[in-house]
Order: sequence, then C-alpha cells, then structure tokens
Amino acid sequence: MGRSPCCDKNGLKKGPWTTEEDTKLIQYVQANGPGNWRSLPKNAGLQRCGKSCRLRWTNYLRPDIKRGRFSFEEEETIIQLHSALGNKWSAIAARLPGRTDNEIKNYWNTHIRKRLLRMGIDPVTHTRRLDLLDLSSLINNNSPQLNLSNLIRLQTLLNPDALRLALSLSSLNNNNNQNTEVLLQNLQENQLLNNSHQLQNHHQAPFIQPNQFENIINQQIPSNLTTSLIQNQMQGNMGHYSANFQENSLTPTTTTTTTTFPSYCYDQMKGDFSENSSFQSMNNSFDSVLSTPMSSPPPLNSASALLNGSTEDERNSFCSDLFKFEIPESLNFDDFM
DNA sequence: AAACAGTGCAACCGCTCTGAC
DNA sequence: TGTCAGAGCGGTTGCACTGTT
Repeated sequence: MGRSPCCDKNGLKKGPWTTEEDTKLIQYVQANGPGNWRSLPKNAGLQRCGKSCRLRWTNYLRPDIKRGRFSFEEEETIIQLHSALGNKWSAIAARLPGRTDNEIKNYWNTHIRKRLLRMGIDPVTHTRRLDLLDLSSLINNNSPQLNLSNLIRLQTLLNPDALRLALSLSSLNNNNNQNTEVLLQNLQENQLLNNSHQLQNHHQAPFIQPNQFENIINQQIPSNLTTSLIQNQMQGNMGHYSANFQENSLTPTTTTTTTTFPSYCYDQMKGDFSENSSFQSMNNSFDSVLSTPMSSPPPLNSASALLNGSTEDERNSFCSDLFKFEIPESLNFDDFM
C-alpha cells in the first residue's frame, strides 16, 4: 500500500503559527532537542503535523536564524553559488550562516531572479540573453564600415558613453565582422557603465551631437592606447572595476566618471573579453582585480557602499537598469520594425 | 477614502532522495 | 531488500502590506 502519510491531516492545524505554538515548539526542542518530528507534536501538545513542526523550526525558530534583509555580500554569494551549484538551496544555505534554504529560495525567486532577467541574464545558465537586446538587427553587417545612420539612431537610444566605448573598441581590430561583434558585446556591457554613472552622479550625461558623432567615427585610435587605457581603468581597488574613459575619451566636454561593479559583473566582462582575442590581454587585469583581497573598507563610491545602505529600489536600479534607454519622444519606432 | 493590483514572504504540498534499521 | 523518517526541492498558496487609480 505504499508509505503511510506522515501525519493524519484531519484535525491538524494549518496556516500561520501563533506565538503560543512557537513557544511550545521552542520549549520542547530546547528540552529534548530537534528530531523525532513525527511524535513531537503529540508530545509537545501541538495540533500540527511533524513536518510542519520541522519546517517551522528549521526555517524560523532555530536560534541561529538570521532575520532581516540580505546584504549585498550575501546576495553576491548567492548568485555566485547558484551559478556553480544550481538550485541546491541547502548547499547554498550551508555557505550562508543564519540563512535557510527556503529563505534563500524565496529571495532568489522574488528578487535576484527578476533582477537577473531585467539585466538580460538568464538566471538558470547565468549567461547573457542576447535575444533581449538583439542589437545586430540595428546594424548592417554587410556594410564595410559600421553603418553610420544606424549608429546615429543607436545614439538616440544609448548613452553616449556606450557608443564611445563601442567605437573605441571597434578600432582595435580591422576585421569588420569582428568589429561588429565586439561592438555589440560592449554596447551591452557598457550599459553597466552608464547605469552606475547615473547612480553616482544623479544626472544624465549629455548626448553628443550627430556632427560630433561623425568625427568620432572618422577618428582612428591606436589600439595599444585603447588597450592600455582600459587596462588602466581596471586598476580600481577593492575588487571593483574602475573605468575612467573620460580623460582619453573621444569627446572633450564631459566630466570624469568612475564606475564600479559588483564582482559578479566582472565575471561576465571577463568572460566576454576572453572570447575575443583582441581582449585577451585584459584578462590579467581582471584576474588581478578579482584576486584583490577585501581587506580594507571599500571606498565610498564602491558598489558595496552604494548598495548596502540603500533602498531596495536603489539596489534594483543599480543592476536592473542596464538596458534602460532614453527614448526621445520624436523616435519613430517603425524604423526598427 | 475605497477599490484594486502588485509584491514579498511564510508556509504548505507533493514528490524524490538518502540513510538507518 | 524493503520500510520508514528525515531531509531536500520545486512549485504554489494565502495573507499582509504597499502603491496606484
């Protein structure tokens, strides 16, 4: 006849636990220790099934449970462990003292998963979902040059820093197909830069003008300059990728920006760079940054400082606005259909 | 102010897996 | 080897809270 049910469902209470029930369970477990859950409700005078008692104890009443919101470090740990372990919540919980598997699972499903999706990252595979932002449809790959009109249209959608970076990167290699690929990758990556930039400076960087844009496209940048520039930007402390594209940027009018990332973002950037031979030299910089011990307080402009004490919305916006575009009212969407 | 929708979280359900006996 | 209890997991529900209309 198979296994008998763990408890007689009839007559047993369900739903939220009362403080009285909690007190009974705590007192019983303190006196007798956890375990023997099937007989516990009867011995403790509880009208609950053993499984309900076990879940209540392990997920809520255990003295070592840490309540309250997840810290930024905990969140990072969850993401990194999930990328390695998958949905093994108990294994993840074992590495987060005071957190339960159920709590982590709920937090994943209600916060992190949504955030990753908004970032265009598949929460299962932890890889970027290109289908969410298929910029390739906006650029004519048959053109020997990057299609200027399309790029100008892109400029209306993307922060100018993104395009400056893209154009800088495109000068690294003379292969146009590869250029386009690199451009597409880094246009998306640089949404990170823009988003953090906005978070710190609380204002929108000015858009460059079309005539400036043509000058940018026509300008040739020595590849070693650009590479060293980007390498220099990776000398941020505390494991944060600090990018300052401004001093050597292609437009002289904007202010210096420093950009920081959660280390989770480094993995993505590092992976992206490693896929392209033009950027392999950057990997050492990533490695040195990632191996920097977190031994001193983070700078005020670090992601930790920004996120730990900020609101949930702010934390969301830090990573979730990666694909947020400014769309001018005059934009004709038919052009993209 | 009330109705409604969206969100977060505790708790539950059903199932599988594991280890002890 | 089969049974059982405990543990773990994915999915779901119900409710309280909050923001919007």
